[in-house]
Amino acid sequence: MARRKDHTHEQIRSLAIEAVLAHLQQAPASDMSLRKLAQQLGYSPGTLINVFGSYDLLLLSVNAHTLDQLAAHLPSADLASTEPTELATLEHTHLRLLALASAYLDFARQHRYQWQLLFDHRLPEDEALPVWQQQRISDLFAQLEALLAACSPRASAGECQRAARTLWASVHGICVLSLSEKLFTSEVDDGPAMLASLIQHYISAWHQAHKEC
Amino acid sequence: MARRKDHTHEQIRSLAIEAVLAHLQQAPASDMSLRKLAQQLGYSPGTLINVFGSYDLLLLSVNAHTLDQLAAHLPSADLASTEPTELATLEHTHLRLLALASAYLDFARQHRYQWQLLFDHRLPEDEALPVWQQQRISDLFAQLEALLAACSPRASAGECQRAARTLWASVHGICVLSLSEKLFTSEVDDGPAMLASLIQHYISAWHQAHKEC
DNA sequence: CACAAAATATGAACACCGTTCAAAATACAC
DNA sequence: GTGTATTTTGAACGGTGTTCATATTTTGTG
Repeated sequence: MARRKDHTHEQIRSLAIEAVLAHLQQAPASDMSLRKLAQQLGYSPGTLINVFGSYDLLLLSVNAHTLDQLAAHLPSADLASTEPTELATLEHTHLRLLALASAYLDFARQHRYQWQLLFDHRLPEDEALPVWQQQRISDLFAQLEALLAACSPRASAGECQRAARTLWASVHGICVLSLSEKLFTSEVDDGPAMLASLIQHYISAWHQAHKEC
Repeated sequence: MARRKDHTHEQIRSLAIEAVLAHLQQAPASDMSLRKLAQQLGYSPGTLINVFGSYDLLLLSVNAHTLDQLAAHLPSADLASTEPTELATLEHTHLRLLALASAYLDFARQHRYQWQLLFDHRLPEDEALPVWQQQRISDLFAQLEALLAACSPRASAGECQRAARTLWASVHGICVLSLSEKLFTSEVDDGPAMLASLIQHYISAWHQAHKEC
C-alpha cells in the first residue's frame, strides 16, 4: 500500500488531535487507544505512529493544544484600562488573582478529562519536558509574580517567586481535589469558595507582611 | 490443579501487597503488572484474581495499606503534654499544622510511587470509594478542624470545615507539584518553604479574620 | 481406610494494547 | 512510459487483564 494522500501529515495531525479532544469531552484518556483512534480516522495504527512517533507523543501533542486552549481561557491583563495607581492596590491584585484562579478551575471543570490528561500523562523517563510547555508555564508565573510585585513593592523578586509558586500550587491542589472527589467525599465540593478563601487569606497576610513600616 | 495450600488466601494477600510495595520503592506502578507479580510470587495470574477479584482491586488494597502507613507517619496530637491554654494559641496551631503538612510531604517524597498510586488510581466508574478510605480521610480532617476551632473559637463549624479543606487541598497541591516536577521546571523545588509560606500566611489571616473585636 | 464431593490453582484461550517491519501500492521525476 | 523513491498497510510480536474448563488436592463421609 502507499500514499493515499487524502491528507498531508499536518492534516492528519490536526484530525487526530481533534478526534482525541472530542473524545476527552466525554470519557477519560484511558478509554481511548491508538487503534480505536486510527479506526475512527480511517487510517492504520502504523500511520499515526509514523506521523507522531508514538502514541505517547500523540498524547503529548494533545497536551500542547490543551495548554494553548487553557492560556486563551485565562483572562488577560487588560493593562490599558487600569490606572497605574489602581494597579498596585491590594484589592486589584486580589480580584485579578481570584479571576485567574477561577478561570483555571472553570477550565478544569469544563474540560475535565482533557485537563486530567495534562497532569496524568507521565513522560517515559523524567526526560526534560518540552520547551514549549516550559515557556507557557513560565509566562503564567511571570504574570503572577508581576502582580505580587506591583502589590507589594518591598518584597524581593525571590519572595515574589516563592509566593507565586505557593499560591498556584495551592490553586492547583484545590482544582485537583475538587475534580477527583477522592478527598472530599460525597458532600458538595465547593471549589470556588475554597479558591476565594485561599486567595483572600494568603494575599491579605502576604500584603501585611510586606508593608512598609 | 488445585489448592497447594502453601499459603492461605490471607497470606497470599499479604505477600502480594508486600511485593507491590517493594516494587513501588523503586519504580512506578505502571511498570508492575499482574503477570509479573504472579510470576514473582510463584503463583498464576488467575490465582491473584481469585484472591483479589481483579488487578484493580489488588491495587486498591495496596492503597489501603498506604493510607494506614501514611496515618502512622503523621505526628499524633500528643494532647497530654500540652496545656489547654497553650493549645488554643495561634503559635501552637501554626506549628502543629506545619508539622502535619511537613510529614505529609515527607511521606510523599519517601514513598514517591506509592503515594502517586494513591491518587493516580482511578476507580472504574466513579463508583463510591470504599468506606475505610472515607473514614481515614475524615479522621484527618477532623483533626484539622479541631485545631482551627481551638485556635479561633469564634469561627463557625462550617468555616472551620472550609478552612481545613482549603488548607489541605493546598498542601496536597504543593506536594503534587513538588514531586511531579511538571510545573516548576528544572530549578530547585522548595517544597518545605512553600508549605511554610502557605500555612504561615493562611493561618495568620484566618486567625485575624476571626478575632473577637 | 476408601471413596465421593467440594474446593481451587492452573494454563490455555480471548480480546485487547502499542509497536515493528517487509511488502505493496502510489506518486513523482525523467 | 519507465524507474525510483516514498508512504500506507496489514500481519506479526510481545505484552496486558480476564475468563473458564480442567485437573488435582483437600475435605467430609461412610
